[in-house]
Amino acid sequence: MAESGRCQPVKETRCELCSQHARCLPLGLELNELESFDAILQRPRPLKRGEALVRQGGSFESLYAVRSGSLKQTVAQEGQRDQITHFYLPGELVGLDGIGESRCYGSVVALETTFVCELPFTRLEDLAEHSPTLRSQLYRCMSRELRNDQRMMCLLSGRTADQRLASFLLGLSNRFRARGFSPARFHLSMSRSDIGSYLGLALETVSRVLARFQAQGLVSVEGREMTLVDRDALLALAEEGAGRHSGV
Amino acid sequence: MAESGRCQPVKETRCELCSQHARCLPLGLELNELESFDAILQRPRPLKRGEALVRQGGSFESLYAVRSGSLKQTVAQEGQRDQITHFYLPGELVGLDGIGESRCYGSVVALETTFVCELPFTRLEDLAEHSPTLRSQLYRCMSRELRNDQRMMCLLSGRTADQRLASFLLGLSNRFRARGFSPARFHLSMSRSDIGSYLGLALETVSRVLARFQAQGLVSVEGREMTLVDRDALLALAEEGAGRHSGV
DNA sequence: CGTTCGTTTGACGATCCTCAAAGTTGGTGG
DNA sequence: CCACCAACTTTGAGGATCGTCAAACGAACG
Repeated sequence: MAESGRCQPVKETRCELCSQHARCLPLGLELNELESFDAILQRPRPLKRGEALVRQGGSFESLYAVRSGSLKQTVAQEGQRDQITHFYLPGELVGLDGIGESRCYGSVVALETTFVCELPFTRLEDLAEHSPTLRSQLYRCMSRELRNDQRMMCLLSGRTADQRLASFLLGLSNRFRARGFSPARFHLSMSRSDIGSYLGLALETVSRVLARFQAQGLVSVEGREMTLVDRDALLALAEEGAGRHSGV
Repeated sequence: MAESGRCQPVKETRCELCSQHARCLPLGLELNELESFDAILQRPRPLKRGEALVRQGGSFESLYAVRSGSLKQTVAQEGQRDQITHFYLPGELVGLDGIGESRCYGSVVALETTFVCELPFTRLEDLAEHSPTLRSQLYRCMSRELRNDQRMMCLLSGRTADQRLASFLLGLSNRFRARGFSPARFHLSMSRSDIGSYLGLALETVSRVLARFQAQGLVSVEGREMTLVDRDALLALAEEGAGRHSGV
Protein backbone atom coordinates (compact mmCIF):
# COMPACT_ATOMS: atom_id res chain seq x y z
CA MET A 1 0.00 0.00 0.00
CA ALA A 2 1.12 3.58 -0.47
CA GLU A 3 2.06 4.14 3.13
CA SER A 4 3.77 0.83 3.63
CA GLY A 5 5.72 1.41 0.47
CA ARG A 6 7.49 4.24 2.21
CA CYS A 7 9.33 1.72 4.37
CA GLN A 8 12.70 1.94 2.78
CA PRO A 9 14.90 -1.08 2.07
CA VAL A 10 15.80 -2.38 5.49
CA LYS A 11 19.39 -3.17 6.23
CA GLU A 12 18.51 -3.91 9.80
CA THR A 13 17.10 -7.40 10.17
CA ARG A 14 16.85 -7.53 13.92
CA CYS A 15 13.25 -8.36 14.61
CA GLU A 16 13.24 -6.34 17.74
CA LEU A 17 13.63 -3.17 15.73
CA CYS A 18 11.15 -4.02 13.00
CA SER A 19 8.07 -1.84 12.83
CA GLN A 20 5.93 -4.95 12.66
CA HIS A 21 7.46 -6.66 15.66
CA ALA A 22 4.39 -6.22 17.81
CA ARG A 23 2.21 -8.10 15.30
CA CYS A 24 4.65 -10.69 14.06
CA LEU A 25 5.53 -14.26 14.86
CA PRO A 26 8.47 -13.76 17.25
CA LEU A 27 6.39 -11.61 19.59
CA GLY A 28 7.07 -12.44 23.22
CA LEU A 29 10.31 -14.33 22.72
CA GLU A 30 13.05 -13.98 25.32
CA LEU A 31 16.11 -12.00 24.30
CA ASN A 32 18.28 -15.03 23.70
CA GLU A 33 15.48 -16.74 21.76
CA LEU A 34 15.07 -13.65 19.68
CA GLU A 35 18.73 -13.78 18.78
CA SER A 36 18.45 -17.34 17.54
CA PHE A 37 15.38 -16.31 15.65
CA ASP A 38 17.19 -13.46 13.95
CA ALA A 39 19.92 -15.89 13.07
CA ILE A 40 17.75 -18.24 11.02
CA LEU A 41 15.93 -15.39 9.33
CA GLN A 42 16.94 -14.77 5.73
CA ARG A 43 17.57 -11.15 4.84
CA PRO A 44 14.52 -9.37 3.57
CA ARG A 45 14.47 -9.48 -0.18
CA PRO A 46 12.56 -7.06 -2.37
CA LEU A 47 9.83 -8.26 -4.67
CA LYS A 48 8.65 -6.15 -7.53
CA ARG A 49 4.99 -5.77 -8.43
CA GLY A 50 3.75 -8.95 -10.05
CA GLU A 51 6.70 -11.02 -8.89
CA ALA A 52 5.93 -14.38 -7.31
CA LEU A 53 7.10 -15.23 -3.81
CA VAL A 54 6.04 -18.85 -4.09
CA ARG A 55 4.41 -20.79 -6.88
CA GLN A 56 1.42 -23.09 -6.64
CA GLY A 57 2.55 -26.68 -6.30
CA GLY A 58 6.13 -25.67 -5.59
CA SER A 59 7.75 -27.44 -2.67
CA PHE A 60 7.17 -25.86 0.70
CA GLU A 61 10.36 -24.74 2.41
CA SER A 62 9.71 -21.57 4.34
CA LEU A 63 7.20 -19.31 5.93
CA TYR A 64 7.44 -15.65 5.03
CA ALA A 65 6.64 -12.65 7.19
CA VAL A 66 5.62 -9.55 5.29
CA ARG A 67 7.76 -6.61 6.26
CA SER A 68 6.34 -3.98 3.96
CA GLY A 69 4.13 -3.91 0.88
CA SER A 70 1.36 -6.39 0.15
CA LEU A 71 0.70 -9.66 -1.68
CA LYS A 72 -2.15 -11.78 -2.93
CA GLN A 73 -2.52 -15.54 -2.89
CA THR A 74 -4.09 -16.96 -6.04
CA VAL A 75 -5.25 -20.51 -6.55
CA ALA A 76 -5.55 -21.91 -10.05
CA GLN A 77 -8.03 -24.72 -10.43
CA GLU A 78 -8.08 -26.85 -13.50
CA GLY A 79 -9.86 -25.10 -16.33
CA GLN A 80 -11.34 -22.48 -14.07
CA ARG A 81 -10.37 -18.92 -13.54
CA ASP A 82 -7.80 -18.21 -10.86
CA GLN A 83 -9.23 -17.39 -7.53
CA ILE A 84 -7.79 -15.06 -4.93
CA THR A 85 -7.90 -16.46 -1.43
CA HIS A 86 -5.91 -13.99 0.64
CA PHE A 87 -4.36 -10.58 0.73
CA TYR A 88 -1.30 -10.23 2.93
CA LEU A 89 -0.26 -7.05 4.74
CA PRO A 90 2.83 -6.24 6.82
CA GLY A 91 3.18 -8.41 9.90
CA GLU A 92 1.22 -11.27 8.37
CA LEU A 93 2.53 -14.76 7.77
CA VAL A 94 2.53 -16.37 4.33
CA GLY A 95 2.67 -20.09 3.75
CA LEU A 96 1.01 -21.74 6.73
CA ASP A 97 -1.20 -23.79 4.45
CA GLY A 98 1.87 -25.45 2.95
CA ILE A 99 3.06 -27.21 6.09
CA GLY A 100 0.74 -30.18 5.97
CA GLU A 101 1.42 -31.28 2.41
CA SER A 102 4.88 -29.75 1.99
CA ARG A 103 3.61 -28.16 -1.21
CA CYS A 104 2.42 -24.61 -1.71
CA TYR A 105 -1.34 -24.46 -1.98
CA GLY A 106 -1.41 -21.38 -4.19
CA SER A 107 0.88 -18.83 -5.76
CA VAL A 108 1.70 -15.72 -3.78
CA VAL A 109 2.38 -12.61 -5.80
CA ALA A 110 3.44 -9.11 -4.79
CA LEU A 111 0.89 -6.37 -5.44
CA GLU A 112 3.52 -3.67 -5.16
CA THR A 113 7.16 -3.45 -4.13
CA THR A 114 7.29 -5.74 -1.14
CA PHE A 115 9.80 -6.88 1.45
CA VAL A 116 9.46 -10.21 3.21
CA CYS A 117 11.51 -12.10 5.78
CA GLU A 118 12.06 -15.75 4.99
CA LEU A 119 11.79 -18.29 7.80
CA PRO A 120 13.06 -21.73 6.77
CA PHE A 121 10.56 -24.06 8.33
CA THR A 122 12.84 -26.88 9.49
CA ARG A 123 15.00 -24.35 11.30
CA LEU A 124 11.91 -22.83 12.79
CA GLU A 125 10.86 -26.23 14.06
CA ASP A 126 14.27 -26.77 15.63
CA LEU A 127 13.95 -23.46 17.37
CA ALA A 128 10.44 -24.26 18.52
CA GLU A 129 11.74 -27.44 20.14
CA HIS A 130 13.23 -25.36 22.93
CA SER A 131 10.86 -22.41 22.95
CA PRO A 132 7.36 -22.87 24.30
CA THR A 133 6.65 -19.27 23.41
CA LEU A 134 7.48 -19.76 19.77
CA ARG A 135 5.43 -22.93 19.68
CA SER A 136 2.39 -21.25 21.05
CA GLN A 137 2.88 -18.29 18.72
CA LEU A 138 2.83 -20.68 15.81
CA TYR A 139 -0.34 -22.34 17.04
CA ARG A 140 -1.85 -18.96 17.63
CA CYS A 141 -1.09 -17.75 14.12
CA MET A 142 -2.53 -20.82 12.48
CA SER A 143 -5.59 -20.81 14.68
CA ARG A 144 -6.21 -17.17 13.91
CA GLU A 145 -5.98 -17.79 10.24
CA LEU A 146 -8.47 -20.61 10.62
CA ARG A 147 -10.85 -18.13 12.17
CA ASN A 148 -10.32 -15.61 9.44
CA ASP A 149 -10.98 -18.20 6.79
CA GLN A 150 -14.16 -19.23 8.52
CA ARG A 151 -15.29 -15.64 8.75
CA MET A 152 -14.64 -15.43 5.05
CA MET A 153 -16.71 -18.53 4.42
CA CYS A 154 -19.59 -16.93 6.29
CA LEU A 155 -19.20 -13.77 4.27
CA LEU A 156 -19.17 -15.63 0.98
CA SER A 157 -22.06 -17.87 1.70
CA GLY A 158 -24.49 -15.60 3.41
CA ARG A 159 -24.09 -12.00 2.36
CA THR A 160 -25.05 -9.69 -0.47
CA ALA A 161 -22.60 -7.87 -2.71
CA ASP A 162 -23.04 -4.65 -0.71
CA GLN A 163 -22.34 -6.41 2.55
CA ARG A 164 -19.28 -8.15 1.17
CA LEU A 165 -17.77 -4.91 -0.03
CA ALA A 166 -18.57 -3.13 3.22
CA SER A 167 -16.97 -5.92 5.25
CA PHE A 168 -13.97 -5.95 2.98
CA LEU A 169 -13.36 -2.24 3.33
CA LEU A 170 -13.83 -2.30 7.08
CA GLY A 171 -11.53 -5.28 7.37
CA LEU A 172 -8.80 -3.52 5.44
CA SER A 173 -9.35 -0.39 7.46
CA ASN A 174 -8.93 -2.27 10.73
CA ARG A 175 -5.81 -3.97 9.53
CA PHE A 176 -4.33 -0.64 8.51
CA ARG A 177 -5.22 0.91 11.82
CA ALA A 178 -3.55 -1.94 13.69
CA ARG A 179 -0.40 -1.27 11.66
CA GLY A 180 -0.32 2.42 12.41
CA PHE A 181 -1.67 3.59 9.06
CA SER A 182 -4.76 5.69 8.61
CA PRO A 183 -7.93 3.60 8.92
CA ALA A 184 -9.98 6.20 7.08
CA ARG A 185 -7.87 6.79 4.03
CA PHE A 186 -5.77 4.25 2.22
CA HIS A 187 -4.55 3.00 -1.10
CA LEU A 188 -5.91 -0.21 -2.61
CA SER A 189 -2.99 -2.12 -4.01
CA MET A 190 -5.32 -4.67 -5.65
CA SER A 191 -7.42 -4.26 -8.78
CA ARG A 192 -11.21 -4.37 -8.96
CA SER A 193 -10.82 -7.74 -10.54
CA ASP A 194 -8.74 -8.97 -7.60
CA ILE A 195 -11.35 -7.72 -5.16
CA GLY A 196 -14.09 -9.38 -7.16
CA SER A 197 -12.26 -12.67 -7.26
CA TYR A 198 -11.65 -12.51 -3.52
CA LEU A 199 -15.24 -11.64 -2.68
CA GLY A 200 -16.90 -13.94 -5.20
CA LEU A 201 -18.26 -11.09 -7.32
CA ALA A 202 -17.83 -9.99 -10.92
CA LEU A 203 -15.45 -7.09 -11.27
CA GLU A 204 -18.25 -5.03 -12.77
CA THR A 205 -20.28 -5.56 -9.63
CA VAL A 206 -17.40 -4.33 -7.50
CA SER A 207 -17.15 -1.21 -9.62
CA ARG A 208 -20.88 -0.58 -9.50
CA VAL A 209 -21.24 -1.09 -5.77
CA LEU A 210 -18.31 1.20 -5.03
CA ALA A 211 -19.86 3.84 -7.27
CA ARG A 212 -23.12 3.51 -5.38
CA PHE A 213 -21.36 3.67 -2.01
CA GLN A 214 -19.85 6.91 -3.15
CA ALA A 215 -23.20 8.27 -4.34
CA GLN A 216 -24.66 7.35 -0.94
CA GLY A 217 -21.90 9.18 0.86
CA LEU A 218 -20.44 6.08 2.47
CA VAL A 219 -17.02 6.32 0.86
CA SER A 220 -15.09 8.42 -1.54
CA VAL A 221 -13.10 6.64 -4.23
CA GLU A 222 -10.74 7.99 -6.80
CA GLY A 223 -9.29 5.10 -8.68
CA ARG A 224 -7.51 3.15 -5.97
CA GLU A 225 -7.50 5.88 -3.35
CA MET A 226 -10.16 5.00 -0.82
CA THR A 227 -11.63 7.18 1.88
CA LEU A 228 -14.16 5.82 4.32
CA VAL A 229 -16.60 8.65 4.93
CA ASP A 230 -19.36 7.10 7.00
CA ARG A 231 -17.82 4.25 8.89
CA ASP A 232 -20.89 3.66 11.05
CA ALA A 233 -23.13 3.26 8.05
CA LEU A 234 -20.71 0.78 6.54
CA LEU A 235 -20.65 -1.16 9.78
CA ALA A 236 -24.43 -1.19 9.97
CA LEU A 237 -24.57 -2.41 6.42
CA ALA A 238 -22.00 -5.15 7.01
CA GLU A 239 -23.77 -6.48 10.07
CA GLU A 240 -27.29 -6.02 8.82
CA GLY A 241 -29.48 -9.02 9.59
CA ALA A 242 -31.07 -9.14 6.18
CA GLY A 243 -28.47 -10.87 4.07
CA ARG A 244 -29.30 -13.75 1.82
CA HIS A 245 -31.10 -16.79 3.25
CA SER A 246 -32.40 -14.65 6.06
CA GLY A 247 -35.72 -16.46 6.02
CA VAL A 248 -36.82 -19.43 8.19
CA MET B 1 -23.80 -41.62 9.95
CA ALA B 2 -25.60 -44.93 9.81
CA GLU B 3 -22.49 -47.03 9.50
CA SER B 4 -20.50 -45.17 12.07
CA GLY B 5 -23.40 -45.40 14.45
CA ARG B 6 -22.75 -49.11 14.63
CA CYS B 7 -19.57 -48.42 16.56
CA GLN B 8 -20.77 -49.50 19.96
CA PRO B 9 -19.92 -47.62 23.15
CA VAL B 10 -16.20 -48.11 23.49
CA LYS B 11 -14.81 -49.22 26.78
CA GLU B 12 -11.38 -49.45 25.24
CA THR B 13 -9.74 -46.06 25.06
CA ARG B 14 -6.33 -47.12 23.88
CA CYS B 15 -5.74 -45.15 20.73
CA GLU B 16 -3.79 -47.94 19.20
CA LEU B 17 -6.92 -50.05 19.02
CA CYS B 18 -9.27 -47.34 17.81
CA SER B 19 -10.66 -47.82 14.34
CA GLN B 20 -9.74 -44.24 13.51
CA HIS B 21 -6.15 -44.49 14.65
CA ALA B 22 -4.72 -44.32 11.15
CA ARG B 23 -6.43 -40.96 10.50
CA CYS B 24 -6.19 -39.38 13.93
CA LEU B 25 -3.85 -37.02 15.72
CA PRO B 26 -1.58 -39.52 17.55
CA LEU B 27 -0.62 -41.25 14.32
CA GLY B 28 3.07 -42.10 14.23
CA LEU B 29 3.76 -41.70 17.92
CA GLU B 30 6.25 -44.06 19.57
CA LEU B 31 4.84 -46.64 21.92
CA ASN B 32 5.81 -44.79 25.07
CA GLU B 33 4.50 -41.53 23.68
CA LEU B 34 1.27 -43.23 22.81
CA GLU B 35 0.91 -44.35 26.39
CA SER B 36 1.28 -40.81 27.68
CA PHE B 37 -1.20 -39.73 25.08
CA ASP B 38 -3.73 -42.30 26.20
CA ALA B 39 -3.19 -41.10 29.72
CA ILE B 40 -4.29 -37.52 29.12
CA LEU B 41 -7.19 -38.56 26.97
CA GLN B 42 -10.59 -38.26 28.63
CA ARG B 43 -12.84 -41.29 28.21
CA PRO B 44 -15.09 -41.03 25.23
CA ARG B 45 -18.41 -39.63 26.23
CA PRO B 46 -21.61 -40.10 24.29
CA LEU B 47 -23.47 -37.12 22.86
CA LYS B 48 -27.07 -37.43 21.84
CA ARG B 49 -28.42 -35.89 18.67
CA GLY B 50 -28.68 -32.14 19.07
CA GLU B 51 -26.44 -32.06 22.12
CA ALA B 52 -23.67 -29.45 22.13
CA LEU B 53 -20.04 -30.42 22.54
CA VAL B 54 -18.87 -26.84 22.88
CA ARG B 55 -20.75 -23.56 22.83
CA GLN B 56 -19.87 -20.47 20.86
CA GLY B 57 -17.90 -18.05 22.98
CA GLY B 58 -17.32 -20.65 25.70
CA SER B 59 -13.76 -20.86 26.96
CA PHE B 60 -11.46 -23.10 24.99
CA GLU B 61 -10.05 -25.98 27.01
CA SER B 62 -9.74 -29.02 24.81
CA LEU B 63 -9.56 -30.41 21.36
CA TYR B 64 -11.89 -33.27 20.57
CA ALA B 65 -11.30 -36.19 18.26
CA VAL B 66 -14.43 -37.71 16.80
CA ARG B 67 -14.57 -41.42 17.46
CA SER B 68 -17.92 -42.23 15.89
CA GLY B 69 -20.95 -40.29 14.71
CA SER B 70 -20.86 -36.79 13.28
CA LEU B 71 -21.19 -33.15 14.29
CA LYS B 72 -21.71 -29.73 12.78
CA GLN B 73 -20.13 -26.43 13.72
CA THR B 74 -22.53 -23.50 13.65
CA VAL B 75 -21.60 -19.86 13.95
CA ALA B 76 -24.20 -17.36 15.11
CA GLN B 77 -23.61 -13.82 13.94
CA GLU B 78 -25.50 -10.94 15.46
CA GLY B 79 -28.96 -10.68 14.01
CA GLN B 80 -28.19 -13.06 11.18
CA ARG B 81 -29.11 -16.61 10.68
CA ASP B 82 -26.73 -19.23 12.02
CA GLN B 83 -24.25 -20.46 9.56
CA ILE B 84 -22.75 -23.92 9.35
CA THR B 85 -19.01 -23.90 8.78
CA HIS B 86 -17.99 -27.54 9.18
CA PHE B 87 -19.18 -31.08 9.39
CA TYR B 88 -17.01 -33.42 11.42
CA LEU B 89 -16.63 -37.14 10.78
CA PRO B 90 -14.77 -39.85 12.73
CA GLY B 91 -11.04 -39.23 12.95
CA GLU B 92 -11.40 -35.46 12.58
CA LEU B 93 -10.32 -32.90 15.12
CA VAL B 94 -12.73 -30.35 16.60
CA GLY B 95 -11.66 -27.08 18.16
CA LEU B 96 -8.46 -26.03 16.40
CA ASP B 97 -9.91 -22.59 15.74
CA GLY B 98 -10.20 -21.98 19.46
CA ILE B 99 -6.50 -22.10 20.29
CA GLY B 100 -5.62 -18.58 19.25
CA GLU B 101 -8.25 -16.73 21.21
CA SER B 102 -8.90 -19.31 23.91
CA ARG B 103 -12.59 -19.01 23.07
CA CYS B 104 -14.68 -21.31 20.93
CA TYR B 105 -15.41 -19.75 17.58
CA GLY B 106 -18.69 -21.55 17.04
CA SER B 107 -20.93 -24.11 18.68
CA VAL B 108 -20.38 -27.74 17.82
CA VAL B 109 -23.45 -29.95 17.92
CA ALA B 110 -23.92 -33.68 17.41
CA LEU B 111 -25.95 -34.69 14.36
CA GLU B 112 -26.55 -38.17 15.74
CA THR B 113 -25.33 -40.23 18.65
CA THR B 114 -21.65 -39.41 18.74
CA PHE B 115 -18.57 -40.39 20.69
CA VAL B 116 -15.62 -38.07 21.04
CA CYS B 117 -12.26 -38.22 22.83
CA GLU B 118 -11.37 -35.13 24.79
CA LEU B 119 -7.79 -33.85 24.65
CA PRO B 120 -7.11 -31.14 27.24
CA PHE B 121 -4.99 -28.66 25.36
CA THR B 122 -2.51 -27.67 28.04
CA ARG B 123 -1.73 -31.32 28.65
CA LEU B 124 -1.36 -31.81 24.95
CA GLU B 125 1.12 -28.95 24.81
CA ASP B 126 3.10 -30.49 27.64
CA LEU B 127 3.24 -33.72 25.75
CA ALA B 128 4.24 -31.97 22.55
CA GLU B 129 7.17 -30.40 24.38
CA HIS B 130 8.95 -33.73 24.24
CA SER B 131 7.47 -35.21 21.10
CA PRO B 132 8.49 -33.81 17.74
CA THR B 133 6.10 -36.24 16.11
CA LEU B 134 3.13 -34.91 18.02
CA ARG B 135 4.15 -31.35 17.27
CA SER B 136 4.35 -31.94 13.59
CA GLN B 137 1.08 -33.84 13.66
CA LEU B 138 -0.55 -30.81 15.22
CA TYR B 139 0.91 -28.50 12.58
CA ARG B 140 -0.15 -30.91 9.92
CA CYS B 141 -3.74 -31.02 11.13
CA MET B 142 -4.06 -27.29 11.32
CA SER B 143 -2.43 -26.75 7.99
CA ARG B 144 -4.74 -29.27 6.38
CA GLU B 145 -7.74 -27.58 7.82
CA LEU B 146 -6.48 -24.29 6.42
CA ARG B 147 -6.38 -25.90 3.03
CA ASN B 148 -9.85 -27.30 3.37
CA ASP B 149 -11.22 -23.95 4.38
CA GLN B 150 -9.58 -22.34 1.39
CA ARG B 151 -11.02 -24.96 -0.90
CA MET B 152 -14.36 -24.14 0.61
CA MET B 153 -13.85 -20.45 -0.02
CA CYS B 154 -13.16 -21.21 -3.66
CA LEU B 155 -16.26 -23.34 -3.84
CA LEU B 156 -18.43 -20.66 -2.29
CA SER B 157 -17.16 -17.81 -4.33
CA GLY B 158 -16.85 -19.29 -7.77
CA ARG B 159 -19.27 -22.14 -8.35
CA THR B 160 -22.90 -22.71 -9.23
CA ALA B 161 -25.42 -24.49 -7.04
CA ASP B 162 -25.02 -27.70 -9.06
CA GLN B 163 -21.27 -27.64 -8.73
CA ARG B 164 -21.42 -26.98 -5.00
CA LEU B 165 -23.72 -29.91 -4.42
CA ALA B 166 -21.64 -32.19 -6.62
CA SER B 167 -18.46 -31.23 -4.77
CA PHE B 168 -20.17 -31.68 -1.45
CA LEU B 169 -21.36 -35.17 -2.27
CA LEU B 170 -18.01 -36.22 -3.67
CA GLY B 171 -16.23 -34.78 -0.66
CA LEU B 172 -18.41 -36.75 1.71
CA SER B 173 -17.98 -39.83 -0.40
CA ASN B 174 -14.19 -39.55 -0.25
CA ARG B 175 -14.22 -39.03 3.46
CA PHE B 176 -16.38 -42.11 3.92
CA ARG B 177 -14.16 -44.17 1.71
CA ALA B 178 -11.10 -43.13 3.67
CA ARG B 179 -12.87 -44.30 6.81
CA GLY B 180 -13.75 -47.70 5.45
CA PHE B 181 -17.40 -46.97 4.74
CA SER B 182 -19.04 -47.26 1.37
CA PRO B 183 -18.21 -44.28 -0.84
CA ALA B 184 -21.20 -44.97 -3.08
CA ARG B 185 -23.95 -45.31 -0.56
CA PHE B 186 -24.27 -43.42 2.69
CA HIS B 187 -26.61 -41.75 5.09
CA LEU B 188 -26.73 -37.97 5.37
CA SER B 189 -26.86 -37.11 9.04
CA MET B 190 -27.52 -33.45 8.26
CA SER B 191 -30.74 -31.82 7.06
CA ARG B 192 -31.26 -30.06 3.72
CA SER B 193 -31.22 -26.85 5.65
CA ASP B 194 -27.82 -27.72 7.15
CA ILE B 195 -26.45 -28.50 3.72
CA GLY B 196 -27.84 -25.26 2.35
CA SER B 197 -26.33 -23.24 5.15
CA TYR B 198 -22.98 -24.92 4.63
CA LEU B 199 -22.98 -24.41 0.87
CA GLY B 200 -24.45 -20.93 0.83
CA LEU B 201 -27.71 -22.02 -0.78
CA ALA B 202 -31.36 -21.88 0.20
CA LEU B 203 -32.66 -25.20 1.47
CA GLU B 204 -35.17 -25.23 -1.36
CA THR B 205 -32.36 -25.03 -3.86
CA VAL B 206 -30.66 -28.01 -2.26
CA SER B 207 -33.84 -30.00 -2.50
CA ARG B 208 -34.43 -29.02 -6.12
CA VAL B 209 -30.90 -29.71 -7.28
CA LEU B 210 -30.87 -33.12 -5.61
CA ALA B 211 -34.16 -33.92 -7.30
CA ARG B 212 -32.69 -32.91 -10.63
CA PHE B 213 -29.52 -34.94 -10.03
CA GLN B 214 -31.76 -37.91 -9.45
CA ALA B 215 -33.76 -37.24 -12.61
CA GLN B 216 -30.50 -37.02 -14.54
CA GLY B 217 -29.36 -40.34 -13.17
CA LEU B 218 -26.42 -38.90 -11.22
CA VAL B 219 -27.58 -39.98 -7.80
CA SER B 220 -30.42 -41.74 -6.13
CA VAL B 221 -31.86 -40.15 -3.00
CA GLU B 222 -34.49 -41.39 -0.63
CA GLY B 223 -34.80 -38.92 2.17
CA ARG B 224 -31.35 -38.99 3.70
CA GLU B 225 -30.15 -42.17 2.05
CA MET B 226 -27.80 -41.18 -0.70
CA THR B 227 -26.45 -43.33 -3.52
CA LEU B 228 -23.95 -41.94 -5.99
CA VAL B 229 -24.87 -43.52 -9.31
CA ASP B 230 -22.66 -41.75 -11.83
CA ARG B 231 -19.58 -40.67 -9.99
CA ASP B 232 -17.74 -39.63 -13.14
CA ALA B 233 -20.49 -37.31 -14.21
CA LEU B 234 -20.54 -35.72 -10.76
CA LEU B 235 -16.81 -35.23 -10.95
CA ALA B 236 -17.04 -33.68 -14.39
CA LEU B 237 -19.73 -31.36 -13.14
CA ALA B 238 -17.77 -30.35 -10.06
CA GLU B 239 -14.63 -29.54 -12.03
CA GLU B 240 -16.34 -28.03 -15.01
CA GLY B 241 -14.64 -24.86 -16.16
CA ALA B 242 -17.84 -22.94 -16.66
CA GLY B 243 -18.70 -21.81 -13.15
CA ARG B 244 -19.56 -18.27 -12.30
CA HIS B 245 -17.17 -15.47 -13.28
CA SER B 246 -15.72 -17.71 -15.95
CA GLY B 247 -15.39 -14.82 -18.36
CA VAL B 248 -12.37 -12.51 -18.90
C1' DC C 1 2.10 8.48 -29.26
C1' DG C 2 0.17 4.18 -29.42
C1' DT C 3 -0.70 -0.06 -27.01
C1' DT C 4 -2.17 -2.44 -23.14
C1' DC C 5 -4.40 -2.91 -18.97
C1' DG C 6 -7.77 -1.46 -15.80
C1' DT C 7 -12.19 0.83 -14.92
C1' DT C 8 -16.79 2.48 -15.75
C1' DT C 9 -21.44 2.20 -17.42
C1' DG C 10 -25.41 0.17 -19.77
C1' DA C 11 -28.65 -3.52 -21.27
C1' DC C 12 -30.17 -8.04 -20.73
C1' DG C 13 -30.96 -12.38 -18.78
C1' DA C 14 -30.05 -16.46 -15.79
C1' DT C 15 -29.57 -18.22 -11.44
C1' DC C 16 -31.17 -18.67 -7.25
C1' DC C 17 -33.76 -16.53 -3.30
C1' DT C 18 -38.27 -15.64 -1.19
C1' DC C 19 -42.78 -16.71 -0.16
C1' DA C 20 -46.33 -20.06 0.07
C1' DA C 21 -48.56 -24.35 0.67
C1' DA C 22 -48.85 -29.17 0.68
C1' DG C 23 -46.82 -33.52 1.78
C1' DT C 24 -43.46 -36.56 4.85
C1' DT C 25 -41.23 -38.28 8.51
C1' DG C 26 -40.21 -39.19 13.20
C1' DG C 27 -41.05 -38.93 17.84
C1' DT C 28 -44.18 -38.52 21.89
C1' DG C 29 -47.90 -39.26 24.66
C1' DG C 30 -52.43 -40.76 25.32
C1' DC D 1 -51.16 -48.93 18.77
C1' DC D 2 -52.70 -44.96 17.09
C1' DA D 3 -53.06 -40.00 16.87
C1' DC D 4 -50.95 -35.85 16.90
C1' DC D 5 -47.39 -32.53 16.59
C1' DA D 6 -43.24 -30.67 15.20
C1' DA D 7 -39.62 -30.63 12.19
C1' DC D 8 -38.19 -31.58 7.71
C1' DT D 9 -38.90 -31.93 2.71
C1' DT D 10 -40.86 -31.15 -1.71
C1' DT D 11 -42.85 -28.36 -5.31
C1' DG D 12 -44.55 -24.18 -7.52
C1' DA D 13 -44.71 -19.19 -8.86
C1' DG D 14 -42.63 -14.79 -9.07
C1' DG D 15 -39.05 -11.65 -8.75
C1' DA D 16 -34.42 -9.60 -7.18
C1' DT D 17 -29.68 -9.81 -7.41
C1' DC D 18 -25.88 -10.24 -9.78
C1' DG D 19 -23.36 -12.26 -13.81
C1' DT D 20 -22.47 -11.80 -18.79
C1' DC D 21 -21.67 -9.30 -22.89
C1' DA D 22 -20.49 -5.03 -25.00
C1' DA D 23 -18.47 -0.69 -25.69
C1' DA D 24 -16.23 3.44 -24.32
C1' DC D 25 -13.17 5.77 -21.39
C1' DG D 26 -8.88 6.51 -18.65
C1' DA D 27 -4.31 5.73 -17.10
C1' DA D 28 0.25 3.80 -17.27
C1' DC D 29 4.12 2.37 -19.83
C1' DG D 30 7.43 1.85 -23.23
